[in-house]
Amino acid sequence: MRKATLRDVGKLAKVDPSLVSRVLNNDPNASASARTKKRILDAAKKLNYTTNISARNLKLASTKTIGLLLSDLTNPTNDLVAHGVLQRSAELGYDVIIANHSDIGGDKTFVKMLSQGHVDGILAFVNSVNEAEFEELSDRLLERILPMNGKLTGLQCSVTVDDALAAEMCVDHLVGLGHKNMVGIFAPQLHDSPKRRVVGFKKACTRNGIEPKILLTHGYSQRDGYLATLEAISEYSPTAIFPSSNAYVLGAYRALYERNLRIPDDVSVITIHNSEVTEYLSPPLTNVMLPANEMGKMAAEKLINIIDGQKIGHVTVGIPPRLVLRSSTAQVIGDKSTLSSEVRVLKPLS
Amino acid sequence: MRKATLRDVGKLAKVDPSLVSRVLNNDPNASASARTKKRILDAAKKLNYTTNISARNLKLASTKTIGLLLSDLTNPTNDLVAHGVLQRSAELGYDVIIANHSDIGGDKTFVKMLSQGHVDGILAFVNSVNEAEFEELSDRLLERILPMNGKLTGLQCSVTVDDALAAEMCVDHLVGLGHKNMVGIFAPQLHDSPKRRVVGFKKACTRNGIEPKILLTHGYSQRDGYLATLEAISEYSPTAIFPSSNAYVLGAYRALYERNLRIPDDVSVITIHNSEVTEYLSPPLTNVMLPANEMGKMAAEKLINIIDGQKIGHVTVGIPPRLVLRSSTAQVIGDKSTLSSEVRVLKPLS
DNA sequence: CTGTTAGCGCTTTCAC
DNA sequence: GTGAAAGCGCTAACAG
Repeated sequence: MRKATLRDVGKLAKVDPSLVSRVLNNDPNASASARTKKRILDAAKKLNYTTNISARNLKLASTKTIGLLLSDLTNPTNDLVAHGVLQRSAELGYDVIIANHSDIGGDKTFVKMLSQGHVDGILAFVNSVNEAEFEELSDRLLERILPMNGKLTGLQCSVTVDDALAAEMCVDHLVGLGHKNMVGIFAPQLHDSPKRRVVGFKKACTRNGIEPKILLTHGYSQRDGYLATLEAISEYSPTAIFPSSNAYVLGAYRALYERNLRIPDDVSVITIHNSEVTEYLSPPLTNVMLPANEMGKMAAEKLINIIDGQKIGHVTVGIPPRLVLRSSTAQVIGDKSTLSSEVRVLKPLS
Repeated sequence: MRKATLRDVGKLAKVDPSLVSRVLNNDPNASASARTKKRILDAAKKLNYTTNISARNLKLASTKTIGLLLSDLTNPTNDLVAHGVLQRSAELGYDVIIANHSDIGGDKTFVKMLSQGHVDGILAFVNSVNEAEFEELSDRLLERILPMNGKLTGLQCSVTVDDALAAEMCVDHLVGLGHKNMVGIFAPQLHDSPKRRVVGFKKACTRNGIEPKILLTHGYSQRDGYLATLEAISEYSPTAIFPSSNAYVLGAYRALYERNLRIPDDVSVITIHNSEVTEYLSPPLTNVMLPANEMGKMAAEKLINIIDGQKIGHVTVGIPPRLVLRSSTAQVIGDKSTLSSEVRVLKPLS
């Protein structure tokens, strides 16, 4: 059976389709009498009516959906942000379409979607963006892209979190434990966010009178974290390493394990962003939590503001970074052998 | 500046909009002369024309996009499947919209999208489905839902991998290493897939003359794996555990670590599905690989077949499960103390 | 090879 | 409180 239309409902309820539309959309202007209203609602239910979204979108010239462009679906931090976006968007009556940039390759699917009117706007993680793709976009459309976690050249807005401060806090924590020989592992300096982490790292090192040892990876995967950690070990024999993203951490743990280095007895590890992974790693990972979820919420809200015609500048999420102390960092001890046979004292998870 | 329409392009190229449409869509029926064709193409480029997707969808009564319903974005196995779906769909000219079921809660967003004509069909991971949501769907629409990794009551089609055999292979591997005291950790028996894993586990245990020890979790998270492993240890003191999903594994490692049990020296661990996580865990995790990526590809293809009017039955992906040997399983040894101080011999990753 | 026409299903302005 | 009419931008059948 064909999908019911407004006309079908109108026919059954013996009213004009336009009235059905108004009633079903709770149009405040022209309200129907209680009786006809009921007739219409009944008819709609009976015919199992649902609006044809393409027709509505065409008419309204808007889709009430936004696109969320992520670099990697499995990344736990992305997931946190995505949840925030999904939640706030839903509250504001918007649907969200998620795309994984690595999948869509050179296809520019999202840019296409925006220019075709598939979505009203795009929320883009800066590290998942290839700025060249935006070139062909008109100014009107460019305005409808909101970068998350960094600025994008040519765009006047962004929603960011304080990466630099988080990196500083990581260093400070390590220094507080007596570490002087630490190496930071950072993503390629292609975007704003990894750059800011390096800036914070350097700043804190300098402030503490430590030489900043920095390793730049070639990518964003666990494997990159693994390789960098291996290099950090052989190059510097550090007492602490700072893989600056959740993705790198699993690789770092693996490299340390492979080299028979215990965490935190031999090497302390700390990272940025708190997630379920950091909680369930062995040992659980100390980190500086950034308000990822809130960034998602705020970004969704701001983008919808933009769609509604408002101007948004560069905003930073207000909630400050917070140290989440777990078991991957420890005091530097001269005589490590005393620790080797120590029994693990680990508070069970609640 | 307003988005250019076919009329605008037609006006500039001095032809009828309908001809523009035909040319831009490479309509095989009516082709234009080389000269007008060029005029049209030039005009389109000059005006930066892109089709209005809502108008096209309305006209064609189809959207060339499918919905992918996942339980959890961060789950590495889901990610494998998603990649397969994305890839094959793209090849066949379809876009994919991803939704995370836990986010959309009781909202039935996807069911809504299907009935509103937002998507032409849905690929649904069975464990992310609440069958009650489908009730209000007409038969015509129900046909356009293809369950992945299990059957759904009322639906005549599915794309599956051989979970039961994979579970059997896990047991067989363990038995081959001398294990007799193993416990399997399985998801709630609400859907086809976890049920089949239990079936395979039991079957292999029985075949090998072992009593099947089974723990059923209440959920699908790392935390559930953690709690179940803790229980497995205190209840059975097993020499091997089989957390039956990637998600459980991190929790299992954590529980073992917390109890000071070494992998694989004290307890062997094996799971189903191969992913980057299994590779980078410490120690790297032995598993039975299932063709998750292929399942995604096949599912996408089959769903598109369905959309095109074909009938699909219940199909299983042909590629057989395969044991991926890493370092989390070992021979059961009577005197464990000989192993304790052994140096780790671990081949570095290539 | 190209133009005319009609209509997909919806919303909204304007009448009554 | 309700109906009539127009049109969003596109495609496809038909005409010439």
